[in-house]
Amino acid sequence: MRDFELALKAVGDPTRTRILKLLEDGGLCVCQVQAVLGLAPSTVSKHLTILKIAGLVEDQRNGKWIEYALTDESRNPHAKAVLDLLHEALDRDPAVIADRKRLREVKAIPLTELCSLPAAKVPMPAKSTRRRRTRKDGAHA
Amino acid sequence: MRDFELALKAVGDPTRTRILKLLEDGGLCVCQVQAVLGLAPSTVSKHLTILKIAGLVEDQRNGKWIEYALTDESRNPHAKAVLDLLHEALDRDPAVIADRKRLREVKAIPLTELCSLPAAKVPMPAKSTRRRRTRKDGAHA
DNA sequence: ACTATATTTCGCCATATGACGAAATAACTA
DNA sequence: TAGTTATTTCGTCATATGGCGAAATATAGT
Repeated sequence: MRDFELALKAVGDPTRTRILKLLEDGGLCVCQVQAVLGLAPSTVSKHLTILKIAGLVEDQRNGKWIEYALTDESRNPHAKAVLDLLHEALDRDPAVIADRKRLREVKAIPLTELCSLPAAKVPMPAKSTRRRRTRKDGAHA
Repeated sequence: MRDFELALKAVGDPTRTRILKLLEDGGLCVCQVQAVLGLAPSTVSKHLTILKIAGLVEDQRNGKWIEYALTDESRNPHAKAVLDLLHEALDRDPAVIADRKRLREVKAIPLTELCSLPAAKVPMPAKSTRRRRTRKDGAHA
């Protein structure tokens, strides 16, 4: 039951659905996914970890980058069925189509320069340089 | 995307998974589901509502009771695939097996007396008769 | 019309989830 | 060895979720 729950909760989130649909086209590293989705790296990493725990994706270090890909043989017996279901779905979904378009753009950028970009071609609203809260500041006095 | 998300979030919860597996054997009224799961009626009702909104079940009034059943033709285009996936899964799951056993017991009890029972054959730990918080007590002075 | 009862709605609580930024970690590169 | 950079972990926040009991609603049967 737990494995089933993990797999279904994993696909039940729209961001993770988008990630999985991106990966249908082949493995991607974290910064590529991040560039397409426009989310913080830590957020993307967490989603990928959840997908990995659910047995839907595998990771593999590839030099400086870590590539995530859909699992072929998963430890989770429900993974294949879930991925198959997803594979049949959402191909007409506007968000999925837009993500795929953006993925093509992102793939055109060499990995060596992709992550340096503010948010992969789409410039962000110029971050403040003021001091921000650090980990030690808060919580216990 | 929303319909997909709704359907997958709906099955992603173990309680709702259990309910759907119960319904594979035919429609049930709320108090029957409640008797099997041992949850508060309001909790069961909410889960059934979520399943209904997701397009996975339909309800139909049947005299004094409301019968819930798996949808045949759902407004949600993803419902069939999700129900099919579930239908292939979890038949060996201990919780599902236990629920089915309990369902047989529950079905043996006529509806007219089922809901009167403390918790359908399994007596509860004798509830206190002391006054409890009412809606008007709390919140705004 | 009144009563009984099956179900839903409401308000609350505890916990889970998804997002972020800062800091830590890990692996190349100079 | 030190520096750079891709990724993860940590701490925090706001919101979502799942549970309950009390009250409201709706139908059935007097």
